[in-house]
Amino acid sequence: MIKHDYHHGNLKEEFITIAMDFIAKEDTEKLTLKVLSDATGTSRSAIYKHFKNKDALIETIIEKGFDKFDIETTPYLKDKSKTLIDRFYLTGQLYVAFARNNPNLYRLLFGKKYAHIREEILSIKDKDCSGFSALQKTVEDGQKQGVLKKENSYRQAIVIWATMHGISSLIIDGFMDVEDVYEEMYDTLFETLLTGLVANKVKIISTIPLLNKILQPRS
Amino acid sequence: MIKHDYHHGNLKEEFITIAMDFIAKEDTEKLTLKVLSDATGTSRSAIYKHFKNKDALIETIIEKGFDKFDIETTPYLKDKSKTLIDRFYLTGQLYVAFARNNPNLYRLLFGKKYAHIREEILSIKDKDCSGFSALQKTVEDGQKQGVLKKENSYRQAIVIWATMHGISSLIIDGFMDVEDVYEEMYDTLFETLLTGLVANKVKIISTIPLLNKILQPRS
DNA sequence: TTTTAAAGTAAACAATGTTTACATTTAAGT
DNA sequence: ACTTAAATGTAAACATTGTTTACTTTAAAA
Repeated sequence: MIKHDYHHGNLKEEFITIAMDFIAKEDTEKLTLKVLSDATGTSRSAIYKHFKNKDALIETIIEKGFDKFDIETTPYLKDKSKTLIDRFYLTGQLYVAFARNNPNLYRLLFGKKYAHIREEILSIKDKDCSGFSALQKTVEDGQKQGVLKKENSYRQAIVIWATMHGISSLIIDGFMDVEDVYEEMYDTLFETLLTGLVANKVKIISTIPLLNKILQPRS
Repeated sequence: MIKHDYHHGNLKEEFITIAMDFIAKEDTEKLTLKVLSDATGTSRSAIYKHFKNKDALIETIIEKGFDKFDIETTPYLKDKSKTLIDRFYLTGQLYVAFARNNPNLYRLLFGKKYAHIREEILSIKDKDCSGFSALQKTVEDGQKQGVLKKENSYRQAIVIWATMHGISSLIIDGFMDVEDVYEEMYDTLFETLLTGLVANKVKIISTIPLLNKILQPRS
């Protein structure tokens, strides 16, 4: 808490920063306005000069959170230097890693509680769910290349998302103790998922040793 | 609200019933002690004569919730009159149906917020997560029958659970509008999952038309 | 320099979970 | 039947939380 004069200078930004730092460590439920006023050395009601109410601050956090999510999870998705399979594998890893490294933020972004705020944000930002359009396009690419089964690409993308969301949620919500066996868990999950998605009689091209070993063409 | 004398008679049971009915309709967050006192026609503090605090009531709700969950989702799992594949297919359907029909309860049981209470309950009740042991055993049966790939059964069971948990969460937390296309969505999901789990060169036996059509032996 | 808007404070509210002291009823012991 | 103790209910008060209102201070524009 930096000493400051009556006028703080950039209090709004500081509220946001403190809130995001807090959520990086503790659950969003514990983020009270008192935490923010104490941390900034301001009064309980100072925040109302910068945000309409607490939900408006949360909305900003969710916006920033989706930016962070997009930046951290999508770099491989359109990376033409990687094979399609590798792109899926690496993106899935980044997805689950984001959830594990930012469990409270992940819950805030993908949970039910602030679904109404999320929908507002995403309807402006992306029309669809954040990053989902890119995933679906990659699935369609995979179909064109003959790597993936030619089925409804929306549903295939949903299957991929549901799988990654499911494992992420189980881990961060306390259903698994995977500290030491996470790599094996993820590989089993990905192998199962991909086996169900790829077209038959296709040679899988991947730089991931595991996948080359596993995914043989089925003639 | 039934008129009653000073002593209610079965107030504790009524608190539980009202709470479960409430959660069947509205989110657990909105369940306040005022709701309960108003609905029973008692004072704000009457509940403390029957529960240590609000969390103790929630704990009871979670216990009853897991009972309901087990009853509604596991009947096919050990049903020897069905093929193994059909048992997985139907159990998955019941799982997602439970989540869709009881979204608030599902979130209460499988969310992070009351994970500490859940863990207490499940450590006494089942040692593992509710129903998960039965799932894993069925997976092991499948391996013995040669229907499923012979791999780590714990991880295979987790993959199945994660898939069903993932699609359930996406639906009830507002990421999909699947009212009219749910059946197709589930079938795509299950087909993908099962294809990744079954052993090669095995003829799938199922009474589900879809699965017979889809899952051909891969020689 | 004066005025105005922005940015902060203090005090009060209602809602919530909770505790304490008290009241009433039931049930048990004699 | 009478007394007593336990169970069960009430009322009032508290701290915490989000929020609003009236007021104050500062910065910036006229």
